[in-house]
Amino acid sequence: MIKEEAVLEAAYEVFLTYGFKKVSMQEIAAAAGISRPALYLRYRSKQELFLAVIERVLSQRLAHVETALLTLTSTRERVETALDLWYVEMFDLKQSSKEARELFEVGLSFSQERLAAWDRKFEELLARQFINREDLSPAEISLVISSSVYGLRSEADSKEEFRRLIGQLLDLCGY
Amino acid sequence: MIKEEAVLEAAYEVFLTYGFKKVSMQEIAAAAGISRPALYLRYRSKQELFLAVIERVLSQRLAHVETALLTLTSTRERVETALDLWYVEMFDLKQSSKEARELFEVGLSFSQERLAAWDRKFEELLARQFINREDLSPAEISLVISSSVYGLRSEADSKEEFRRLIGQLLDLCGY
DNA sequence: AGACACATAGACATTTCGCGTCTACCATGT
DNA sequence: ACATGGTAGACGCGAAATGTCTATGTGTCT
Repeated sequence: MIKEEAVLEAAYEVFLTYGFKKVSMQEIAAAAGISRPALYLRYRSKQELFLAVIERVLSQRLAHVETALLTLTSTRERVETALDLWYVEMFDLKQSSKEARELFEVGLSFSQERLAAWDRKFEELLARQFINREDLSPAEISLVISSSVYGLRSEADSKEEFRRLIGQLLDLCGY
Repeated sequence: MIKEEAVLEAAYEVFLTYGFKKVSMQEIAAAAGISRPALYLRYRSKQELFLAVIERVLSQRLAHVETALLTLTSTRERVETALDLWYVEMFDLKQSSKEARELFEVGLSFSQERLAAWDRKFEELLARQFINREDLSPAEISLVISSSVYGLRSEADSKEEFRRLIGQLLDLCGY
């Protein structure tokens, strides 16, 4: 039996190349080395398959952030790296091509709730990087920082600019 | 009025990115900055537009070969360069991506005659690189060399291999 | 001003294409 | 022998694309 992973990986490649609309289930099935009906045995619709692909990507990315932080010592480094890997690289991908933009758009239209859940998971990870303070809990700090960064994104028009703004925010917060 | 060139250039970009089937006339019109009905004022069908794009590419490439030969002195250099620019680079493009392969395929299915005409034009150019011999005319030499190279293509599985085989053919012919 | 060329937006019929479902059949291994 | 999980292929339906048409707008030329 063909691995679940292989199907999602194949679908990911194809979606990333052509976007969502231009890709047919037949194409994905062929790329995964299975038949189209077999694809429907695993995912009930193109939409569900797409969401599974997205979630796999986000899950991998979150894991990647987690391991990347293991080697870092200072809070500033860890927070900056986490924000960079999660928000800046995401921003960069979205800016990269017309197809990528379509993917984000379609993903949001399908289930912004399921995608927002990954942002919350990231916030939990980020919260674990902060130590307790008397005025604010780590969760509260994480929420404020994340929301601010989310806002900074619309101000920046390049990856570098975005990164610089995040740095300034952390300076401002004393990290 | 929008330039003919601009439309073909825009269409070329889009076709090269996505292939033939995945691209709609609406998309090409948008890329060219005109409306879809206006596109039909210039080309009666998607097929005709596609052929116009192909022919423009081939025409430009043939011109490119011609100017490239101006700086070269020896027959060997000129012949090798001509074959390289025409056949090897074409071969390389065809090998490069799934979309490129589709373009060649679709082009041939639409009008192999019109495309073959460009090969003949190339053969004429190639013939002009040879000097008269007592046994064979330049045109005959050109035809033999071109046909042989066409055959070598199916033997080669890489650009470099193809180029090496062409070199050996020319060695064999005493050029 | 009027004629003309060339564009637009938008609607149209027709065809093609893709989704999602179904049936029948085949291989595998327990 | 039979369940499992695949294949090929056909189906209806809705969406989308092609190619065509009309009505309209706009700049240029005489």
